[in-house]
Amino acid sequence: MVKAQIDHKDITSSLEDYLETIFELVRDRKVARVRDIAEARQVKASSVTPAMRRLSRMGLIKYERREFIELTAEGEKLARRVYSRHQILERFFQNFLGLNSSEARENACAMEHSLTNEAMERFVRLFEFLRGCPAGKELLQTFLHCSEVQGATRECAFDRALKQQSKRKREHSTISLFDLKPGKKGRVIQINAKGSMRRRMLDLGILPDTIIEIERIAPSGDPVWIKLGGFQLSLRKREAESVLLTTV
Amino acid sequence: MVKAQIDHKDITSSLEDYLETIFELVRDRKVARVRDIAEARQVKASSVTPAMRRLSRMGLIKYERREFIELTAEGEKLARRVYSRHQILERFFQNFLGLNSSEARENACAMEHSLTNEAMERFVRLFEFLRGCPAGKELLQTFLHCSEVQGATRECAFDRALKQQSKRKREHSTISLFDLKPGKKGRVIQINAKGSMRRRMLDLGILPDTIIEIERIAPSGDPVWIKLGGFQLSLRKREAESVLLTTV
DNA sequence: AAGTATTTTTAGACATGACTAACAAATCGG
DNA sequence: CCGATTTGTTAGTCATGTCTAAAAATACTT
Repeated sequence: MVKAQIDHKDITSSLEDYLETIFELVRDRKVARVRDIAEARQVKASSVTPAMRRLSRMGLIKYERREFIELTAEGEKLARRVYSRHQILERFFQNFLGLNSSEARENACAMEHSLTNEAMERFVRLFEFLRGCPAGKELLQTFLHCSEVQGATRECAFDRALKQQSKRKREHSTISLFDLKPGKKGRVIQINAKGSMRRRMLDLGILPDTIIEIERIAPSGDPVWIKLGGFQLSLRKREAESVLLTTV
Repeated sequence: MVKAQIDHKDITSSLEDYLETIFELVRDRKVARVRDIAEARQVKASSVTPAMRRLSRMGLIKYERREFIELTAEGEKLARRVYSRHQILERFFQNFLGLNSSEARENACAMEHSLTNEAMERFVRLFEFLRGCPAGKELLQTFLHCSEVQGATRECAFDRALKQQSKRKREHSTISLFDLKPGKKGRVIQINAKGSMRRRMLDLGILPDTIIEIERIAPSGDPVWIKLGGFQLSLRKREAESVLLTTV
């Protein structure tokens, strides 16, 4: 059987990373050497060689032992594709969600390999839409300005705005989880907690839009048993009080 | 040497997937068996057994040969954490970017393992913010309504809105890439192309906010050589015409 | 209770992607 | 031009995560 050329459609994310690294090296320094690739990817040179062989077998790079590495047309196309995804994601995290650049990059790197075409398209549309429309621009400004205090531990304008909001809302239909009657359900609007308490609650699955049902409140008011997505959980009183929801 | 308990901090995303699967199975069917896990994850049962052994060594599940599998407290905590991330991402893709549910899930599955705490926090804040604020709600409505036509191939209200926008803008400072003077730079505002042409351009790295410099236009007007992030590219005339940018 | 079917585990194989250590080739400095 | 340094490759090891095939344990049926 002829050793078939491996289809580059089956490329692994590790190989995509190598490809992207080569792309960046060629752009910045004209040539890509094994050493530089190893350095950039933080692996040993001896790990690079076999990766280059695989990329070469896939027809994505031009690779001869001990020579400079170049992208083929096909390889450059794929590298650009990955790089584009990286760019849009990094910008989304940085410009829209307000992450600092290193954290934006960290998240982007992890996602760039798996973003579907349609998701990519939607991200681009989101940029076009929010950038183009004055209302969008302003809203984004507000969000970023309010969230600009790094970390969720300190009170910032955003928190204050949310509190305002919730005060306004409470007069309508928003109540805290603690005030929900047993057997009733509500949809989470916001979590008025900070720091590790907030994170713990998010990790438990208490997220905006989640439907929560009160199961039972202990006579003393603590703990509070709730049902959430088919599971039971118990919360401290002050945790329950911090969750604002609309009844459904 | 004592066989040290493996630190669950070093868990792989594959093992996180197993954990999440067990979490969902226990929730939906009370018990998790090897068979069901294999079925849910679309792997053979013989791949599950060693994974269970590893999870057990990490103290994340209770696993005795040939018995039902349960999460430990630690395991459930981690499973919930992954599951929360999955939820927020899936909702983001579905409710904010407007992807259909299977595509939303596909993207969420790939990202859930790597989302940093801070990124998670920002996603939650985005939900809280846009859900809470009437202006945000409305803007999101507009975006989704405009984008609701699946795929980027057909003209929809969104495209029309963008065209309107660009017409308005053109009177100010927005011009097409083709009309940019050689040597001048511009920042991409939108890409007025559809279907495969649009995708190709996105894959090339022509994205909103990208800085592009015109290098040279062939006498006939086609092709157009541009510089983008330290790289040269050549575009067809109609491709260049479809890119709208502000001069910088 | 015995035989059959299902479920789970084991054994053995393989690709990926990393590592260390040792070796080979290329480059640089005097 | 020759030795030292840098760079790249090979060989051998290892963990992960999948597979197939076969064996073992459990459950079901008559």
